[in-house]
Amino acid sequence: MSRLTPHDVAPTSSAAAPGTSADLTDVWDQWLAPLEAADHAYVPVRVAGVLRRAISAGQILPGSKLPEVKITDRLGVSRHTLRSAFQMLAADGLVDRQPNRGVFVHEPTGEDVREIYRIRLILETGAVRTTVFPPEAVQQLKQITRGAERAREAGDVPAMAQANQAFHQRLVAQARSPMLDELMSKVLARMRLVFAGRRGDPDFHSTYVAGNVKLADLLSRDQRQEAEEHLVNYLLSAERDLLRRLEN
Amino acid sequence: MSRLTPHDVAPTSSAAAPGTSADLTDVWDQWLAPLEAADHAYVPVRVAGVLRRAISAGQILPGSKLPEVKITDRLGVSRHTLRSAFQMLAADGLVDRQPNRGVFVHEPTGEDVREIYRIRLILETGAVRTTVFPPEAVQQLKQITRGAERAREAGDVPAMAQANQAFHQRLVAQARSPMLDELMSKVLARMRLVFAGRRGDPDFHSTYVAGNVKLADLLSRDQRQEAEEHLVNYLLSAERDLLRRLEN
DNA sequence: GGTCACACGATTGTTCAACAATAAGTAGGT
DNA sequence: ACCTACTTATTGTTGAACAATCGTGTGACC
Repeated sequence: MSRLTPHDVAPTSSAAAPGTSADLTDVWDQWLAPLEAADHAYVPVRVAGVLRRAISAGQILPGSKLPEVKITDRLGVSRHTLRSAFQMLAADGLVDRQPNRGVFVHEPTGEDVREIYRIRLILETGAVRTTVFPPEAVQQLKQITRGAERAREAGDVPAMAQANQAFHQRLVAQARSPMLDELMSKVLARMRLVFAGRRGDPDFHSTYVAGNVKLADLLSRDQRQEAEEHLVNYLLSAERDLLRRLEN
Repeated sequence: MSRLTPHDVAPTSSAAAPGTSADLTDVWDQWLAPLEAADHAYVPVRVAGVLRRAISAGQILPGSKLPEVKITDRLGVSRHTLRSAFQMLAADGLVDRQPNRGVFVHEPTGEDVREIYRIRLILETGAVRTTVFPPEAVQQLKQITRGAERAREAGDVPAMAQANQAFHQRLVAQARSPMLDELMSKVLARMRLVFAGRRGDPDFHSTYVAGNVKLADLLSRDQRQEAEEHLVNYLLSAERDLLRRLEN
């Protein structure tokens, strides 16, 4: 205790500082509650989960810096544990590590969006073309679309977005490859990053519920060729639409 | 400079260690030399590189355990740094982390091979179908195949394998997606893991040099449909061949 | 002799404390 | 206003310590 480290005085100073980052601190306290001794899973995994949720929910906006000491104080973990969690988030592409500068929430660009749809085009059409969809798989897809339609009627935008992502994740899962599933998760996480912070947007997802329904319908009839064409148009128009929204 | 980093004294200590398991230690010492103060890159990245090379070269066989203290002694880094490197290798799928047990070099299974070719089928045909191959891209592909042919004539199996992987990596790169490039690297790394330790094998790769040449030729004439069909057959027969070799 | 329980030892997971190295901010001089 | 040097804050890395867990060997008991 001989050395007076900066974070020993940080809480008081942040509380004393009125305008600079008081509101920000409150938000962080809200979402970055100290870890409960829940399960015996690795602490870094839990920490990464907390941060992942906070980021995907748009509570920590793209471009924000994630200071080590602040978060370790909030979460009650050591810096090493947090750095391990950062490494996982960086591998997911949710976060960018700048040498000797720190970790920042990734700011998606227009090129990111274009890459996302290039990947999705290859992955999803690949899954449709190279695999057969057994009845139970089609059932799962239709179940998801039913949930999406309920969410649309209820005006529950987050639930609609979630169902939409689940639908396309399930589509890729048909390729039966954990590595592809992982990549698709990564892509969809980056997708959520694009939506983060612009939730006042008119519901982007409602347009595509019908597209998913039609796709599931084509797959249920095993009209693979038509399903693939429909999927291509679906993805291309979604990309166009999204890019147009980002520009203005 | 002024600081006496651990790897400055590591050589003497590692040489002084007599060795409970002499043969094993010797092999490790050969490949896991203490880090030189090469560039200013992150130490964990360098450590991961050393281990990656040792594993891909087949010097550390699949299934081997990677004990923390032994490797930290050899490399002259702290346990934290090594664990960070382990995390990178685990993200690459080169290594499996067993909770409270340790880190082991991944042992590829037959299912791994099947997954690899499912992924390659989707990725490579996707790249061929969704992108155009400009003359310079075709030139690069042909240049790689020329190197492969030279390696085949010289009987240089590792060079042939390397050229083969470079060819298909280049193919995927045409999709212009860093994330897909990363996945392909991961897939090819796992591929090298399959070959690791069985280098007495008759040259598996020579069969496919001709296949690559033909594929590049079809692409240079922009015969996309034929190129795709050729690629599908190429991958399916490679998978069949490889699985047959693994069984006996 | 076989089997179960328990204790011991080795290894991994996590924290704390310290220091080096780089980046950012600030004061001072011109 | 601009450049420079100093100060400060933050990141990168190490070391030591301890808790938690796994594996193993040993001994009691049947």
